Amino acid sequence: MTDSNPNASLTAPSIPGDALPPVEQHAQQYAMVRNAHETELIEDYVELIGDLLAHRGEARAADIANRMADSQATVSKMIRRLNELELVTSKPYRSLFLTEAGQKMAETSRARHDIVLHFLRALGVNDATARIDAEGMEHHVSDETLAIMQRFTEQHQQ
Amino acid sequence: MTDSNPNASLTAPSIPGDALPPVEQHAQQYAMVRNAHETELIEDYVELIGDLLAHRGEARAADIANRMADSQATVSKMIRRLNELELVTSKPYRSLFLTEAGQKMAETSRARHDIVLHFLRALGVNDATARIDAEGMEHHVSDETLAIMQRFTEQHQQ
DNA sequence: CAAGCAGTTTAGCCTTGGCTAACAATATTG
DNA sequence: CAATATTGTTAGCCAAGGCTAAACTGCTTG
Repeated sequence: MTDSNPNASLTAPSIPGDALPPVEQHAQQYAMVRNAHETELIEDYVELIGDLLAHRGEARAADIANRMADSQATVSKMIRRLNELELVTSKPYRSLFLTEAGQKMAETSRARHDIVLHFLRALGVNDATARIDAEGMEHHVSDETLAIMQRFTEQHQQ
Repeated sequence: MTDSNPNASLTAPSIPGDALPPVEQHAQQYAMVRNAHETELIEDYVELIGDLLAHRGEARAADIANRMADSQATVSKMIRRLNELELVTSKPYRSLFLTEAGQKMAETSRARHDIVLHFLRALGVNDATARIDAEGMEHHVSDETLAIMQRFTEQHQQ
């Protein structure tokens, strides 16, 4: 029904992690990843818009296009989506702004991103690499792991 | 041209990571993530097929569908793609097998996955969470970070 | 104040990765 | 060995996330 050989686990080695996890758990892992992917892009946009607003005072589509290395058309389309999701407000040909919900998301994303980045640096990863890895990892780190990373970073100073 | 305010970095705080990175670097970060996304699914499939072969002796489409929580149609389509990419060989209604290239990819993926998983456990993350996080993170961890994670895990017993 | 350029949007196309429903092949079992 | 259950494939749909090309806006400046 589910697996071809339901008894295979009887011969599995004792070290956990080397055997296949139970089907339900395994399926859940993949589901979580797929789920993260759906929100990833949105979060990256919102986070970047927040950063641009904080550091530059405004967030223009062209800046986003440059920083994301996306075409302006792609950015424009995404902004429409963010609008529909009520994460940003935008008037045509004007800077973007974050809604209440957008600001919240930006802060959360930024905080998570920073924890991961600082953690990687504390581990000894060099800055450029840490930035790239953090960008990819941030959406896949659970709150539990995040808390542990933060504690680790604090204990390993700067 | 690129950014609205080229002088903003002059007022940036001294802690690296709190300012916006230079546009080129920033763009590269996102490019790396997008790139990883393209191969992620493929790698997950190949890795799972390798695991099924190793632990069960065969890899049937139905097993994959169960473990991935994908429909059989989706799995069937993916298998066609893996075939085109010459990562697996398949005869209809028979178990899948990995090609040379497929085996290589499966091993690399599996090794990476294990390093991340063991690292998270060594950090103190509980098993179920570590598995979920590892599944999402594995595709975004550079070789440099991977090496550091491995060293860390070794130094922390087990 | 007209021209031109930078910025933005729209239209229309493509691929990927999902799905359901219908059909086909193989396995199991009464 | 026929009937049924399981497994796999195909067809056809959809949304997301890319792109280029073309049209439009608005700012700057000669």
